[in-house]
Amino acid sequence: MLSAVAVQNGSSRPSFGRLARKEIAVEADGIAGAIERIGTRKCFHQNAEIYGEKEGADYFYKVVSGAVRAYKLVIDGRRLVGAFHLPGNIFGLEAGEQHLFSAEAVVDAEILVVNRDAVMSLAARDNDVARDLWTLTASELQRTQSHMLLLNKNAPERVASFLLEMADRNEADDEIQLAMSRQDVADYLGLTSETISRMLTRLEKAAAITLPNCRRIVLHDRLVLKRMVS
Amino acid sequence: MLSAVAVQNGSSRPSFGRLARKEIAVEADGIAGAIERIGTRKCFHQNAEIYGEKEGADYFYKVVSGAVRAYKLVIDGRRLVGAFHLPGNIFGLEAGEQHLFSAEAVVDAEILVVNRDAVMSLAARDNDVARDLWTLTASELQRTQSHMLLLNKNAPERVASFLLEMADRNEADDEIQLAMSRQDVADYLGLTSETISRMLTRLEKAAAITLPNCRRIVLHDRLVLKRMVS
DNA sequence: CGACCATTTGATATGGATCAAGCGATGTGG
DNA sequence: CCACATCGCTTGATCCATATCAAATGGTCG
Repeated sequence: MLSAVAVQNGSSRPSFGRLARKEIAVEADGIAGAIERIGTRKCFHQNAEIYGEKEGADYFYKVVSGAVRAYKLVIDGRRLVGAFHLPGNIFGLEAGEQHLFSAEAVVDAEILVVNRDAVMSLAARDNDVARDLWTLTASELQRTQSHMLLLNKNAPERVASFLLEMADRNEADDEIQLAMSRQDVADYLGLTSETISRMLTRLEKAAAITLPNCRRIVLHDRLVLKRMVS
Repeated sequence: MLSAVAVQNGSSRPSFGRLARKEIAVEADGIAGAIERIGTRKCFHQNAEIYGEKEGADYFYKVVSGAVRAYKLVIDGRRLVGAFHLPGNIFGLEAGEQHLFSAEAVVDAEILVVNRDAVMSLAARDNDVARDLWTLTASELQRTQSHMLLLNKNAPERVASFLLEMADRNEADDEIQLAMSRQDVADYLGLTSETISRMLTRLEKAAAITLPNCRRIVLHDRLVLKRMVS
């Protein structure tokens, strides 16, 4: 069951755990296999648009390298980043007929792109693909629900959650290399970049983390962080 | 395509529109049909638990009458209501192997309950069911994403959004009969019940709505509300 | 009618936004 | 290689939206 999620998790057991997604791409059947076989590799420069909201949702995507942000702008200039997609992640399933969010490369990125109709007709013939389609979407739904919970927390909790999420998704457990700017993080957490800065320095003073430089964060006391996320 | 969503929408065209879900249950194939055929009807009293978080997700559900809240408690007593499910709505798809949210009856409710495995094995044989499974989940994902956007807005915007959502989901267009308390609404919008009250009276003073009683709201000026949601 | 609980309204407190200035890294031209 | 410009990040001061605390009102059920 759930082979595509297994692919994303790099394990044979499915896991719908909160933010537990170690993104290790391996060869497999189901959607992941289909994308590898029939998808085409495309490069996007930093800040290049992958798709815009209101655009037809005609493709599925898989991050090969780099990072992607899914975001939505509101008229008055605010921006909400709904998700960051990292290597191994499949995205674009969230859409109905139109995208609700736009997607941009956070840094230069390689993306596998696959035609939606091709996958859909594959799903009509292949149960594994159909199940993966559902599984991946359900998984994305759980991620979104978790993020919704996060937006109900206070600033220290949000930042701590973010660090733990990023640490989980990174290979090196306690060393985080951020692809994104403070502003990206702020828009992901529904805070301002100033508040992100303040919370990080507060955590550094509490000896929970160190900041070798602003894109690199080392976790020292996960317990403190875990207590904060309550 | 998308027959289950069509069922929920009560129209033959699929709609992934933001919060546009008129819940009219009609006889149909796909998941909705399956639930009607093989599901069992159960009654839940006000505030009765339908399922708890951490519980195994062994069933899908469809609201026949009444209303359901999907919520999550945090240790310190805070509660986030992630969704309200109204008559015609199918829920419980959001889960992986475990529920992330709990579900309770907001008022006395009749619910159709169907075994998950039964639906899954049906989906393995019937493409329509498999597609519905995906479509409904994708639809729930979009609803959750919209709600995530809402949690990034300010109080007046959130309340206005809520009123427009409820008006859309109600039959009588401009007359809303709320099943839930102020506290339920507050926890849905990430605000306090006092703030909900204040925003409603503010809207009443602005002649955008009237409040015949506290569970009944009449919309007079949707334009004002729509401007507020920005 | 009276008790109870939900809702509204009022007064005050506070967390995070905003505005503003300083700092540090990165890159460019002299 | 260094001076300087630029841009993102950090830090500080103040403000404001919403939470919190508290009291008044209203609606429901015995």
